Amino acid sequence: MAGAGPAASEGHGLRLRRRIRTKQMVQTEALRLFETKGYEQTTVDEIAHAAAMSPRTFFRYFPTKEDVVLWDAYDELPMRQVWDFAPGSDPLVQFTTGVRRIIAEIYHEYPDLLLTRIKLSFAVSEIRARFLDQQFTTLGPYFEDLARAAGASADDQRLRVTVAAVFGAVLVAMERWQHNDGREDLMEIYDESMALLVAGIDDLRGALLPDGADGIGDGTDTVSVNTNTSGGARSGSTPPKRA
Amino acid sequence: MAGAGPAASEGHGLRLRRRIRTKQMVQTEALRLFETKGYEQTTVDEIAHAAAMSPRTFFRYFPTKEDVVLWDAYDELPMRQVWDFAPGSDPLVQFTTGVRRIIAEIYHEYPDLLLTRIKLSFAVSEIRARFLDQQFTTLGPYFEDLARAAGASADDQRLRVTVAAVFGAVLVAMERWQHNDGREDLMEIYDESMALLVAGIDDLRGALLPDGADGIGDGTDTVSVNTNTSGGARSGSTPPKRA
DNA sequence: GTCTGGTTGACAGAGACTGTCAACTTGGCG
DNA sequence: CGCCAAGTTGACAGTCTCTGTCAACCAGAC
Repeated sequence: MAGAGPAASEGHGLRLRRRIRTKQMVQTEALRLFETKGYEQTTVDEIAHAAAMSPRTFFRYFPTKEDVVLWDAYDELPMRQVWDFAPGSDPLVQFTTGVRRIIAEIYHEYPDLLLTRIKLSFAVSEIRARFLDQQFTTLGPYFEDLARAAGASADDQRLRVTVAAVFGAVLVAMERWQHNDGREDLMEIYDESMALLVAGIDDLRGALLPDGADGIGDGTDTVSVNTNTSGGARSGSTPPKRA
Repeated sequence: MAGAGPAASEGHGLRLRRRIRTKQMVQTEALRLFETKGYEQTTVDEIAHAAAMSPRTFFRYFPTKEDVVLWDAYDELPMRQVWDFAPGSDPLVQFTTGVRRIIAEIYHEYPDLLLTRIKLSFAVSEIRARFLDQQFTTLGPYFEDLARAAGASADDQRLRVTVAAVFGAVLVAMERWQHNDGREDLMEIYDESMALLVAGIDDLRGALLPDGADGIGDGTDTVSVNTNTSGGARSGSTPPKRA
């Protein structure tokens, strides 16, 4: 791997620190530029110039322009083990409380930076896509840990579904938080969202469970229809369209 | 807006049909190439050549290379009104059954094409990001419809959280479906996921509700810490890292 | 002082995407 | 039949993100 960047791995510990410092500096400059003239209107060349480095060097610190927004100094620090599962307690519970704790920590540590980044993550489609993907792919390792801790198979569907649902609720909470410029307390929104999640699923119970959900669609058992033909007559009607 | 493409709006109805036909042809060619030599190894020039058009024209049909995977002929047809809320019934219920119905319809119509696209949507990070964003942003209009139908405010948090949770479960179901090459029946996975969602949230009830969730983190009320400084001592320990 | 590994800048280039414009096609109309 | 108007296309040039490469630089170990 050529231009993989300076000490892509852990490194000396001293070099690592220096590297993190540099990344923070670049991020600060970049976010300042983004706020001034907009994300897409700001080129990497400009960021690099503002950070007093060559464009090539910028990419040695951040693999893409989006990463300068997404990157969190927390990721770099060797403290990934936020979910130290206490054996005996339900892993799923441990997990959700762990998620809440780390969010609270970051929020507590630097709320302004977090707000700026989250706002960009929702406003710019390019970043939003990467942001969602980051959340989604992060789930993978969590699932493994969770399953191991729970003594379940690594692809336990119940774990995955539940965690995904909680993350969905977290996203909605973040969206609301950034939407009103962080005026509300993030953790209050968070807790409220979780309560609403429980309540909402309660209400939907009848519709989601097999009993209530059946009788709508067609059988949908072993299907085998042709593929990319446009498919002639549709089964349903064609109600008025919505732009 | 210059090169916005041929008849970006609805158009003649005849032209629209022709346009959809062309897009389907291009998509078929592109997916064939992607399966043969991989997504990133395939250039737009090659796709355009395979589709017998200039690269410039390709972009007049698909704004980005990713869209050729994400695009669904269903989107184009004037049949968006999948959630025809029957007044009287709970809108949330109507919504979830509507979601299930449209997924079943597409699945029933062309399962192979769907599988190919979903597989690419999970395998290629670039597409996965866009895919997730597409699902996420689609939620916006749904929320509005839902809120209007439910007589709630447009940003009703309970609606949003619940729908997001259901979508999270849908994503997990899709992930599992594509993971074993569509050998299982999508709708069975779907229904199972919903049941697991209800069960999982049930189990988490104690942890998610304020009673159980408290006492973990610090207070986290009105916070006001500095922003982009690296922030010295962390509260937690520094357990072994995880790559 | 020198060696060594990490770091940097300059250069060249691929590939996605956009603006522009001349040329072409299609269908209606005199 | 010629002609016009709208829609569609291809060629060209250019921007921007991102990568490979290589010579030069800088730090600490000896």
